[in-house]
Amino acid sequence: MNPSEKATRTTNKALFVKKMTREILSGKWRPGDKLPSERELAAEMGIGKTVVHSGFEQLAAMGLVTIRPKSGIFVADYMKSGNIELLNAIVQLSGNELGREVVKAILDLRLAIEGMALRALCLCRTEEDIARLRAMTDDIRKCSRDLGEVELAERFFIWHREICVLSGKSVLTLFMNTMHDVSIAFWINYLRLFGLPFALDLLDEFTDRIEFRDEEGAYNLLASGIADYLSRLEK
Amino acid sequence: MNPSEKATRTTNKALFVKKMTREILSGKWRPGDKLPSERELAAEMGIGKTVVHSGFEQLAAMGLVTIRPKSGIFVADYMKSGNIELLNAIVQLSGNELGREVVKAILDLRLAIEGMALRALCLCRTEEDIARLRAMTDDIRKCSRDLGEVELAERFFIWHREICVLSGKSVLTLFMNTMHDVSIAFWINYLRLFGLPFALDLLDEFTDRIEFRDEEGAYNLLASGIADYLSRLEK
DNA sequence: AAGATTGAACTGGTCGGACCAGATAATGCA
DNA sequence: TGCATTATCTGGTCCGACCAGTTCAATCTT
Repeated sequence: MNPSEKATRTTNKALFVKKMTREILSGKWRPGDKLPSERELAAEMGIGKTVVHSGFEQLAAMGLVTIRPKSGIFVADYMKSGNIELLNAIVQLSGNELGREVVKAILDLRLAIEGMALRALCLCRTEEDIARLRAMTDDIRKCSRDLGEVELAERFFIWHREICVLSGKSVLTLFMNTMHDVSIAFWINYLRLFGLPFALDLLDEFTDRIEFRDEEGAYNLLASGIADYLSRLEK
Repeated sequence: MNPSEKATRTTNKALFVKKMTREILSGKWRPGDKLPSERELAAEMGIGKTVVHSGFEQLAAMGLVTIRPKSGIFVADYMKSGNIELLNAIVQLSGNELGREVVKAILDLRLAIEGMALRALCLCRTEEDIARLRAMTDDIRKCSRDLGEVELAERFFIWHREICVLSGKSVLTLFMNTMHDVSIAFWINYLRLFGLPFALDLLDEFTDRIEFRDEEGAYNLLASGIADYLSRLEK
């Protein structure tokens, strides 16, 4: 077996969560509906009640269901109670494809978050910070041939997350991580649309403006990059 | 027993998660460290291995630890891998008290998110939307005497979340929910500082500006409200 | 002696059965 | 008919066992 292949066999819990997520989002169960008991579902799928219980905890964490102890598990009004974990689940289910409205809202948020970090980093950046960013860019450039689409997207995510890390605004880093899955979907599409060389040059451009402490320039680069992506999507 | 007391006995899992979170954040275990096995910890605390396993899943979900199946559980570099769930945990551990820098970052994000929803709602609001907001405000006003500090904070959170819901930008609602715990901590402090009457009047003011489709006015009201809170914190 | 192989020990993941206690619905008594 | 009791169902917890990768040291081969 190719060593790059992950040996992580998908667990029963992951399968259950995916199945329930799909069924709820597809409308098989509607908000307010009472779901079958953990025992029933476990028997039905031929898995342990422990796994089902654990799976429902995860579904409740993302706001898809509401657990009423000793009473039952109900489909939540997830458009009201859901959180970003739910969005990540939706992205994965829909195969990294999203509606334009959703993409726009997500990118607006990213602009708000990363823009804040970018401005802060321009003010506090050290020589080591610049060297680190350049090293990361070069690293992507070098091994770009060996990386798959998803792994490449992951590298770009990490690069931009590093902006938050280096800025010292740890809360922003937490937010970037929260949007991890969504971001990966974005970068995959971005790289398809604009190509790797263009994206890499953009990283250099970012680094330059940070090095020159060009606060407005760096922010505008991010804003225009996002705007370009959105206008490209419309075509 | 007083009926207002919740009968939800804290579970062993919650205790374990809290204990481990505290130990990791306090530095007893450092990023990269391998933690004792699930069996060891279960025996040590006198609880089931299932509970420990479930607890670690929760800790992994918030990015505090990394689970390497069949190998071990390691403390993650949580300042890099942690997400908002971690921030919620930190808020709860520190008893709804946070550093000013963290508060500022969170409020900047809230301004970005809710501001976006506010502008959108000003454009698309219906008569029913306005009536709903006023009804919610009146409801808080009416039963404010019967509500505890936390329940009151929850009402204010829901009111502001309704801005996102009515705006039709469902992604923004998901983000608001993601910040639920943090927001509750904010509202508790806000109500202590400014008092309930002032906060309620502000809700009316918001509704007015939305009704008159005063986009800039509504946004500025939010921005200045946040700025006032921050300057009040400095004293 | 150095490298490759094997195997035992340990790891997280799963399972099913068991019990608890609260919630709920069905039942029986008045 | 109305209320109190009971039986049943629910999620929450726990145990002990087993599975299947991982790890690393003892072993064997060259």
